[in-house]
Amino acid sequence: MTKPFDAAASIDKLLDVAAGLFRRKGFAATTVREIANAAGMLPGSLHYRYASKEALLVSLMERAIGRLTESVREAVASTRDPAERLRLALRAHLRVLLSDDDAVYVMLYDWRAVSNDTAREAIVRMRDTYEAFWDGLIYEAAGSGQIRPRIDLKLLRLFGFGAINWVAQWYEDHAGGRSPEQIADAFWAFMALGVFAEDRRPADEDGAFVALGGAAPPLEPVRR
Amino acid sequence: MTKPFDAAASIDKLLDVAAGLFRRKGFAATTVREIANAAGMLPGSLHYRYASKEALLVSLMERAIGRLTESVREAVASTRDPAERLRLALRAHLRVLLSDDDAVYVMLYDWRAVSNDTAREAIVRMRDTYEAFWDGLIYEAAGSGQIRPRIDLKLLRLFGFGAINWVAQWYEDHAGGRSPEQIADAFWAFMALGVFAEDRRPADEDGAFVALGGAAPPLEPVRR
DNA sequence: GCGTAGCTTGGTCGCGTGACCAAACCCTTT
DNA sequence: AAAGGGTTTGGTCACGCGACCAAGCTACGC
Repeated sequence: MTKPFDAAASIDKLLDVAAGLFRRKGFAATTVREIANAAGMLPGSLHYRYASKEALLVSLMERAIGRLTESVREAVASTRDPAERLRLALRAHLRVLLSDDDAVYVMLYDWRAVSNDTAREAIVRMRDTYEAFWDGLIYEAAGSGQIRPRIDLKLLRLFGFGAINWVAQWYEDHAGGRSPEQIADAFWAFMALGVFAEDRRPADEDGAFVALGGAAPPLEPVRR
Repeated sequence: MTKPFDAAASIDKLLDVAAGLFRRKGFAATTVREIANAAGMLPGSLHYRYASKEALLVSLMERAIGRLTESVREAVASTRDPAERLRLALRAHLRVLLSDDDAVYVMLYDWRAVSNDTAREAIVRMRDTYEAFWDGLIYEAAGSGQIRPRIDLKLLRLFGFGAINWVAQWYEDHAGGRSPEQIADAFWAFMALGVFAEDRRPADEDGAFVALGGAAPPLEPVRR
């Protein structure tokens, strides 16, 4: 029996290089030979660890969600202020997304590649749990009165995820030296205060909000 | 010589079904046989129109950018108010993204698949032009004083694109009967006014904006 | 220092792929 | 009615893919 440390490290290396290749070329366009080669092993050795290329992908995605969840939970634990918890969660999510580990990127964008139904459902369930955690954070902020009434909280999460997850598309080219934290904070400020100039806002802001197209839906309770 | 109308229609059909397949399965995982079959022709006939699968993809993406550009330009022409132009542009972009035509989706998300450098650069150039047009719209709104001073306009565009382009990921499952226009307007309202409750905002909002992480960069001039 | 579980080696196998083409087949123009 | 270009047909071809495995090789526990 080889040292367990080595085995774990070797699996980690494998997932790391696979994530990098999947991100750069896409899952379908990456061959197992490439992955094995980049990880410094022969294809047969890869096969020994993962029965199929797709099994490796699933493993990769599970790791991605695990790291996201862990990182966000940890970030959020340091305060009880709902708005601050949201801001810290945003930072943590973006930090993991933009880290050296490409697994989160792959999970977000190479999504359709998982053809096995069981595996797919397992990942969807993990994603749902993660998103429900976010809904909980948002719902708490709304419940404590920090969010404008009649805001559609589900839309808020979806827009937030979109803006933040999209950062991975442009960060390398357009970050301009900004850290993930700075970008998260900037988005936070945009979303929290809005970008309209003060003297151009409609006077009655709630009415104006609806007039501008703001959603006024029934507040669905959020499971946590 | 066959009627030109038929030829054009046949190309359109081809691009349509290819876009659908690329969106559902990804470019690399879709075979030319599948595309040809779905378009009601034999692989050889497809080859007659496009020398390679990638040439078809490039054609698809060019059409996507063309439709986006056309739609947004048209939408914006109806008013001179910069803020309103932005809102209408947002609507138009989202409308095309969520339309039956999957080409825009493919362009946004199956991006890495174009390996040919020349073709890739051509598409990048078209994308840049489109984004520069958006920067122009945003810059005008800022210039007319409708946007809070010291907002990083480039970040604003990037966040906006992220939130809106991400809608394609969830629209089918979570739209809840909302039209693309309603969703665009909701995002517009979020971004314009912010989601913080009035009585929870910091008093001096510009100072608070920076304190909350809002960017305060030099305003780069935007080419149009 | 032996046994054996854990892992690697160096290959094979059959399949589906993208690309390609010569011949047949229209349909329009003359 | 003949010509001829645009288009389709039905097939071929070489290649690289994912999967797989029997045999060999450690190195650790005993």
